[in-house]
Amino acid sequence: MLEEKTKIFKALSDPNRLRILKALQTKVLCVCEIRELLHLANSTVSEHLSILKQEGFIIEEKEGKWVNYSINPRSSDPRITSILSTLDFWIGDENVIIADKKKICALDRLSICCS
Amino acid sequence: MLEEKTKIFKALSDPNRLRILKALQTKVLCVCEIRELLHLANSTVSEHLSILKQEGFIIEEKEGKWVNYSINPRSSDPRITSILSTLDFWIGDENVIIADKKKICALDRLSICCS
DNA sequence: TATACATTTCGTCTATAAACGAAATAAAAT
DNA sequence: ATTTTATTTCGTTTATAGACGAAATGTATA
Repeated sequence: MLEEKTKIFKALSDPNRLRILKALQTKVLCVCEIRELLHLANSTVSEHLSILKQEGFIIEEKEGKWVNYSINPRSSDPRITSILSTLDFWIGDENVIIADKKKICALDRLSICCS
Repeated sequence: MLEEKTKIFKALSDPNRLRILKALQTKVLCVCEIRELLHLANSTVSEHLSILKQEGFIIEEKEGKWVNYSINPRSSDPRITSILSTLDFWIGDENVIIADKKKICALDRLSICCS
């Protein structure tokens, strides 16, 4: 269905989701780390992640009370792998993305969550 | 702005607009021909075309009382040219798109509009 | 077992998007 | 000049999207 294909573009048509994708290309992150980066509510982040996961861009893996989100390394859809490998072409030059990259390295789930 | 980049994806996240793009890769079309193909109101088609034009995917050229819409052959944004040259990769295998292609050849603005 | 905490789900609100018809605009033809 | 016709703009309606907080869920730890 054509509707299905448009969902891929729809998933990419939100700035916060693009920031999440780029962030995950730098580091595996949990919900609260992404919340800290984007300054959104936990529930909002969770819903964005749910959309990205549903379209096959990312995967999740439980680690104790945390849920680790990471880029899907092995998508069956060539469209997904294509987008993921060319994300920099699309948004790599954006200031927000560059700024995010610096912040991500300093993110630490222990200092964010357990305080 | 990242918002600007997401607009490109947003423009692509509607099935009717994808159909329009593919249709224009086959043939230069006017509003009423596209209306006939998609079974939408003239005003709806016009608004879709406006979005695609604003993002640089298509251009318009007046020809008497008609407005001819066609693929932008010379976009300054490499993202746009990339999408346009890989549209088949994204949606070329869709049944609707294949069916459209056949119909487009039979479209004739004179028999559609002036009757 | 009870508590603490990360995450998800749900209900709600607000904003945006897609569709339409009617009215306005633009350009030929009579 | 008036009429016809293609297109655009505008106002309205309905549906979807993004955001939030509160409540529910799941998991580790005290």
